[in-house]
Amino acid sequence: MTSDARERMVRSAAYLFRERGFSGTAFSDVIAHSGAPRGSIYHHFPGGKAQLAEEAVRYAGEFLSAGVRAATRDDDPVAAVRAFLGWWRRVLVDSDFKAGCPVVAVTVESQLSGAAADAFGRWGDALATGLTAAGAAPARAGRLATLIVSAVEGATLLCRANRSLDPLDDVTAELEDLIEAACGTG
Amino acid sequence: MTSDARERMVRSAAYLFRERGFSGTAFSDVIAHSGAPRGSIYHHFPGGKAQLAEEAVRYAGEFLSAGVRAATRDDDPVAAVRAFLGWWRRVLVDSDFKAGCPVVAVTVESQLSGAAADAFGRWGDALATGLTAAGAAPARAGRLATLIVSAVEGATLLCRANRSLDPLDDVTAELEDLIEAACGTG
DNA sequence: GTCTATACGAAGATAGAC
DNA sequence: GTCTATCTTCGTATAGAC
Repeated sequence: MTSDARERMVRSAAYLFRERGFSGTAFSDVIAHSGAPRGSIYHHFPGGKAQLAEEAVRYAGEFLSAGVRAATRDDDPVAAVRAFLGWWRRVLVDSDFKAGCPVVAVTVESQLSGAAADAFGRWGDALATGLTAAGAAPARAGRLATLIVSAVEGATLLCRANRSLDPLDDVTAELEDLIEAACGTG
Repeated sequence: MTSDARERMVRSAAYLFRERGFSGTAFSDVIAHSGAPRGSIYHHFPGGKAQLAEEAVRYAGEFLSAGVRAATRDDDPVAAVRAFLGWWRRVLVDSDFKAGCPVVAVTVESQLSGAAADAFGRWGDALATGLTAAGAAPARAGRLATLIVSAVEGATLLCRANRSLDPLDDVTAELEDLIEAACGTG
């Protein structure tokens, strides 16, 4: 399978962007990490680095929204949110606070806003769906989902700066209370 | 005054980082934007680009926390928060959604976590002080301040990606309700 | 303190063979 | 599809004169 190498490159790009950022990740890094053949970069990605970044963002958007949907439970409004927060907690801990969100890296450094907006939107939609199913009013669920995505992305940045999980813990505590109140649960 | 050029370079770096990121901003860009003399870069910043970035982050941290303190009113718990959010709203609108937070840019791209943690900490402390003065319990005020900083930083990213103020508006609405409840106000 | 010139090292992208 | 070699651009940093 030759397009296997292609997919590995996309995944490696997403992985490396988290720690080194967009400009800080060279093609050679992606090649080294993915084990993909060097000569086929522009065969698979004629649009160059921008195309690779766009697909990495799309991959991250799809991957995490699928995770949120899988963790959604009608009877537990915070289950999906906890899964979402738990994912970021793991990224931080596993990387010793060196890695963050690849979508954020691309948003800050490049002008690929379309792909980033799509990824953020997918996460928000997945969370909002879960909150609505748990009893929140649809409009409120949308606002809460935006708050959750925003707060988690921001807290991840604070955690990296502080080399500590404290900011994410604080945010988690506040968000869970807020969500339970919005879903009419005790 | 010769150290005037130095300060202009720091401010220009902070300004340019918001839009182009850390790696995307070259010394030549800082020179062009600040009008500072080219030959004095390493005279003023012997530590090179890393030192310039560190001082730019420090400058941003000091600048915004001073703004929050100035806007703090004992009788209005959301006044300082509104000022903080309003600052970011203005950055987004004035730049046509191309600019964000310089501290975030440095956090994502470089390893200057100390300076970034200090900046985030100053903002949080300034906000927490205002919330405490307005009636929130100290421990709660700290958690809320962390949530506010996180959510605003994240929302700014979402706004840039979406080229829209909607995420920040959603976050603002949720945060103001939460703050008023925490301060025992109606 | 400020200048010019340059060394040095990436990194993205392309060309053409296999 | 994949390889190697190379072009080109750019940016940090240094050296040394004024």
